[in-house]
Amino acid sequence: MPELPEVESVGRALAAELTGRRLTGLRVRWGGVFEPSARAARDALLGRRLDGLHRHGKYLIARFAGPGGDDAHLMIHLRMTGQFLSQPDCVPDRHVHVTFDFEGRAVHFRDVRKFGRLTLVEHPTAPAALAHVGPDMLTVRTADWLERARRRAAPFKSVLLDQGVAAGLGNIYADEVLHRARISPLRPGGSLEHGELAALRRAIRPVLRAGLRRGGTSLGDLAYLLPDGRAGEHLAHLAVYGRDGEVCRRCGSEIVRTTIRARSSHWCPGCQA
DNA sequence: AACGATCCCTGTTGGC
DNA sequence: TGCCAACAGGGATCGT
Repeated sequence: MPELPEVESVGRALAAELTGRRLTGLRVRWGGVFEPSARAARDALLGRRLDGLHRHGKYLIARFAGPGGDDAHLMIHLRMTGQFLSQPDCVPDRHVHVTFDFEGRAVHFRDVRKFGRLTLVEHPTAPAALAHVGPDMLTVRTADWLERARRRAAPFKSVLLDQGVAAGLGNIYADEVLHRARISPLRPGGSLEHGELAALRRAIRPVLRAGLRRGGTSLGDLAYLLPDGRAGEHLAHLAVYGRDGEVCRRCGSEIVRTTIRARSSHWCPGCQA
């Protein structure tokens, strides 16, 4: 599922391909992906040039330049199975909901589960649309968010997944971060000591960067793919996620899978306390 | 404020 | 073998 490293990988690929190109057509097969509506998206975006694409947490925000500086923004969330595909020979199947025709290039938005959303945001409210989202996990410089996290009573795994505290981690990388920091996913935030908080802070960036370096983690039949159709190559390098029943490479114990707050958690009882 | 429950979807899987 | 219920998952929303 696309988390921060996957969203960043997709964003970089799309930016490289599309920045500076004008959107000349919008082919909509299922309008439900658009908020507030496909018509609004068409009215706001057609004829405009994509002049910026950035990521915050798991959101991509595409900026389309307007004639008089009145930019339009498209906030993209892939949720579980959203993909952008841009191979020239890509044949759209029934899960391709929208095709963006840019000058000289077409990009398809495909989403089997149909949870993904493309939200049109008018210029002045673009930052407000992200008000409920915490600081980005990869670029946040202060540890303020960690102080907030420490005040929570819920299992720390759930706190790491709470995008309002800090944004970007999903189920896979949250498990990986906890393993690297040697902290059990069941520990309440308030029980973490300073040394453990420091370990957590130190674990987040390397875990995310390792995933990013390999183009993300592609897992299963509905896996995330890069726009050129390639799979991410990080799967084989995961320490715990999906490795239940296998041996921890750090301590040799058997990795277990437990359910925490209705989410599967993979962790090592041998070295995560 | 912060928690749990529910809903959105559909391909895959497991039980009978 | 076939059918169907359960499941997975992020996050919005609602009720407590």
